[in-house]
Amino acid sequence: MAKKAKDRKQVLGEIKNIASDVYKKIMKKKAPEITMPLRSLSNVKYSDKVGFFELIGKMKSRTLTANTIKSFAQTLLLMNESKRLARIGDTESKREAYYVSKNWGDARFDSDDEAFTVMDDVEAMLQVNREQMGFIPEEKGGAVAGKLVVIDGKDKIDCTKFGSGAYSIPSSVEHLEFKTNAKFVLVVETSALFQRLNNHKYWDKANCIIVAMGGVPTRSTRRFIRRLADDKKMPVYVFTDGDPYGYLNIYRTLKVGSGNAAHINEFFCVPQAKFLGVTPADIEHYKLPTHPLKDVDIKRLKDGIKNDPFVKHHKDWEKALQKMSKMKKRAEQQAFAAHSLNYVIDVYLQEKLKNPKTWLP
DNA sequence: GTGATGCGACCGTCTCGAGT
DNA sequence: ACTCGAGACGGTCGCATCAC
Repeated sequence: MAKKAKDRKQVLGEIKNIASDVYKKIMKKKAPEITMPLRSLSNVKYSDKVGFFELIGKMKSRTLTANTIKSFAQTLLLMNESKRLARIGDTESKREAYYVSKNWGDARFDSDDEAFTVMDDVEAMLQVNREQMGFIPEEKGGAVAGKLVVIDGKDKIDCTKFGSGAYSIPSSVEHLEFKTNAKFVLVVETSALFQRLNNHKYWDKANCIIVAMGGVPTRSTRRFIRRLADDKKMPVYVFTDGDPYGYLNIYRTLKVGSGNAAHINEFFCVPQAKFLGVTPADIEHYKLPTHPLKDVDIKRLKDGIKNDPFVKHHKDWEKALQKMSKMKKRAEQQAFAAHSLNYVIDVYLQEKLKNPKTWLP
């Protein structure tokens, strides 16, 4: 848990080592090869003790052949760009890095997707995160409001003082410190619900901190919640839509990480998170208005039961997903508005917080 | 058969421009 | 003046295809 991320000096060193290996191989007329962990659900395992998706060791490699010469060159050039940034102590956005490649002649990236794929590969290869390579996302993370003071260098930011607005999580959160007496962190999927809670100062009544993810949480949002929860020993409760996407993509990713970015799960997941709702049982119990499951939803449920190491580990989740399959229904967070606009604050959250038995792991 | 890669599908939010 | 759709952005995943 306390393991620290590598600093940029170490990143520089590793880039040099890999580059010199490649150079030596070429001088000896041997085919150079760069290896990196394979990132997919098939290459991770889950256990409660560790608390996040761990890599199980499958590797993929990038070799230098006639067919792969371009992506091989791009990999080295991007590492070089990272090295340059580390040396001058600067950062650039992912997209800026893509445009820098336009100076690489024939090796330039043809699309931004292509650039980001290679960037992810380099990141996995070095076992660091993108920010330490000097590449930062253009957009910020989620929104925060409530009983929290964020200490960002000389600035002390009081998250109760944003009125109807909120504190916006920066792209790098490693240097932040926290001061709080709140009892828990409530993480919600949509900005709409966040605004409802914030406008009614729910965090004041419940003595908590609220965070909006806005769909799948960005890395900085995940890291922010993790650091806050670790530092202040706070429980984290998650509130998403009652659908396969909310369970398997949003909650699962926040708590234990993803297959796609398996190499950084250790730092970017929140193992202490608990799932408050909306559970399939809630949909029945609170008589929520529902939508029928689409074919893709059913497929996603089946797939989750079959392939997701996290679901396979937790029978409770397996049962919940099967229950949803049988109900053939899903419900959004906003569905509580059918009872009354503030039902979610006055009834639902109060009842759920008192009944840990209704949560999911 | 296995792994690398490209492509499409999905989600939430935001912005911009075309059309009404 | 307003609505609506497309595309950017940051994420997730599965599937088809191709090379080895």
